[in-house]
Amino acid sequence: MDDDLPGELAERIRRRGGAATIYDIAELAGVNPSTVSRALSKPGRISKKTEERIRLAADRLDFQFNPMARALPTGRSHTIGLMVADITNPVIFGIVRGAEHTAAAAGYTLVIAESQESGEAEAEAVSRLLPSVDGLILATTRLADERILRVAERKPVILINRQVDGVVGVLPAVEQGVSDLVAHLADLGHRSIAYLSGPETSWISRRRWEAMLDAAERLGLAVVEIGPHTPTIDGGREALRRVQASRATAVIAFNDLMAIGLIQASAAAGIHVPDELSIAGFDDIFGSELIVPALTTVRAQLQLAGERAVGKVLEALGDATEPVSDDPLATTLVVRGSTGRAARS
Amino acid sequence: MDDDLPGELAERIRRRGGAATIYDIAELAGVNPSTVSRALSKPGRISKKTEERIRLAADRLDFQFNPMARALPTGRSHTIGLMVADITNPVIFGIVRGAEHTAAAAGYTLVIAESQESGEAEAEAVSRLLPSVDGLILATTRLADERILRVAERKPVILINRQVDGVVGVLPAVEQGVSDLVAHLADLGHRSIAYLSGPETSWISRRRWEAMLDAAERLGLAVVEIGPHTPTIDGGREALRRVQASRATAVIAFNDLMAIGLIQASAAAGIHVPDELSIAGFDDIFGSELIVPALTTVRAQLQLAGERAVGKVLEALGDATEPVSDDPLATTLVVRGSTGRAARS
DNA sequence: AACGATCTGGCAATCGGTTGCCGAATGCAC
DNA sequence: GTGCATTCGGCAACCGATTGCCAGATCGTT
Repeated sequence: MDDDLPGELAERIRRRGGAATIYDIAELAGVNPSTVSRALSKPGRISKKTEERIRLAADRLDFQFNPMARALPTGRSHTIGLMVADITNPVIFGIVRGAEHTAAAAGYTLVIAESQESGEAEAEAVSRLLPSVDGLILATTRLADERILRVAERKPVILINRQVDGVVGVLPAVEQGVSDLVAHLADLGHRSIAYLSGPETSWISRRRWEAMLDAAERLGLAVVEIGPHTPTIDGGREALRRVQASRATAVIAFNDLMAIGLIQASAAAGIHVPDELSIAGFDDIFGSELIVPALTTVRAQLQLAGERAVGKVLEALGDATEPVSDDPLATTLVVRGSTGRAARS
Repeated sequence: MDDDLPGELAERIRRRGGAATIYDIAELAGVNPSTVSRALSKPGRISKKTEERIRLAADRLDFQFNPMARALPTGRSHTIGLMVADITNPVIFGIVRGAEHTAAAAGYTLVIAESQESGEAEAEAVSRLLPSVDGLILATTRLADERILRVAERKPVILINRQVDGVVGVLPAVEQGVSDLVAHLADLGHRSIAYLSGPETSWISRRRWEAMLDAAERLGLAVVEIGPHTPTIDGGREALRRVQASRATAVIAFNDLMAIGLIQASAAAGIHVPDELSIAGFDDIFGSELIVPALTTVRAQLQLAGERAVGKVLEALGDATEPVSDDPLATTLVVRGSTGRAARS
């Protein structure tokens, strides 16, 4: 900050903790505060000359808008909320990063909250968050449709990996990835496949299962659903007994964490993957290529999903620079070591 | 929300988007808005009876404070900022989770921003964030001391994994973990150890190196520092050549990500870990026990660090419930498969 | 030169809370 | 019943921006 300012002004700003206001600028530039406001946030509304003078004064004072003061009359906090089920789930990474960057680029702040996989905690977090955000992104939410709709009445809501009529969703092309994966397993000679489903309330888990049913029917395979499970490594570990009981030669887990858990449990039980059991997952998280055998998985474009979700919020707020695509996000089958030829059974 | 309200009131609230204000409550309860404000945020200031009546009215209207309106006169946004270098680094998980929960428990909202390991981006993010938060946590910041001090003049700043005189820091007991690790390697017969340092601006990297020097001196070992590197898997991969050139039989990497990269590069180069080269890291991130061989590492209490950091901010804001400990956070050596007996060289 | 259109900048109300100050009501002791 | 301290609740200013409205200045046109 410039140091030789009119003494009284400098003093006043210092007392206020170093933050200058448009009133300070107005005084320094010899104009009315409203003119400062216009010069700084309505480019062109004010004459070039005055605007320049105000800009200069603002710079001299290191001016930054007070976001709260700004939010009060406009009702816009320039903040977007992102609810996730579990921050420590690597799936979230990409979403968060994508969302954070597009938000920052548009001058918005991203607030992240965690529901810990609990519908109640999520509902509470949502209502805590709602008053202070302009829009809300629910990633893999556990909320009931009806609740989501109620929230969507008050503020723009965007869903990731969940479809609810009347609410905008950012969705992956589930069928494509699943049918690639099932075809891959069929090629390897598997005739009986188990699906380890995720939480009951997970829309995307059910969706994957339905896509699997379709694919299996087309290819004449037997499939069974085992579950529900918590979508964690432990959830996958605990599924081993029921997987064995099913006699399936290949398992598709709801996500990579569960697949990793199942691989670990299999190793512990002396079951060789993939010779005795093929295992695949979804998401291609960090860690999937580290584990041995490396995990065959269906990769989703998480970062892009985060970017789009924010883009959709901005669109709903009328603050978007360019239209955001509605196409489902392509998914890719990543074949690694955890799937192999079916054991003769 | 209660449905049979005085028509005019209901209408007004609906027009405003369903959010009730203290003025609505005041009208419904037949008191002055200031009384509502006191009843709801200064328990005891108002008579039991009136307070109860106001509470009831507030419930009927589903009242929630408008955080922006509240923040304006008080200057408190009830928001805490958390700057991290890289969201996709699993180290961050624990910190974020710990921070988010204690923040939420205290009625604060956590805002996360990413600097992408760049000092400039970080400086910009900090100044963007600063006006809207009550306090700031800088986790593994890349900012210069002097800049940190300038920020700390305006708002409470807490550092994680960094020490700057005059600024509160949450620090691990570096020496303990490092000396355990070095002793472990010495026990295995290693006489020459390399340290893969992290970014130049990383205080904690230098700190680990210094602790290593101490430990090595005590035990009469040879140590060399190789670096700096970007603290990522790729950073670790790229270090292999220089590691080999150093003829060290064991490597301590600045963090697990780099250690994992080095293990991968070694495998690709046909170097057997741990028989030909022992590798260890820091942090015990997700993935460290998945890789083969599983990584020997020094575990830090990240979640606790996040909790403490928020606790310290609350303390500085005079909003703490109980004092937060200042002890360094204990670190634990986790021995896994990536370290073994030194190869005869 | 007169006139209407467009620009520019000021005035003042407003967003939804908080809080210092004050007077009225209440409580208590005597 | 009086005196005094305390409790309770209202009034109004204030936080820092935004914005509708308006008047004066400036411009181009005929």
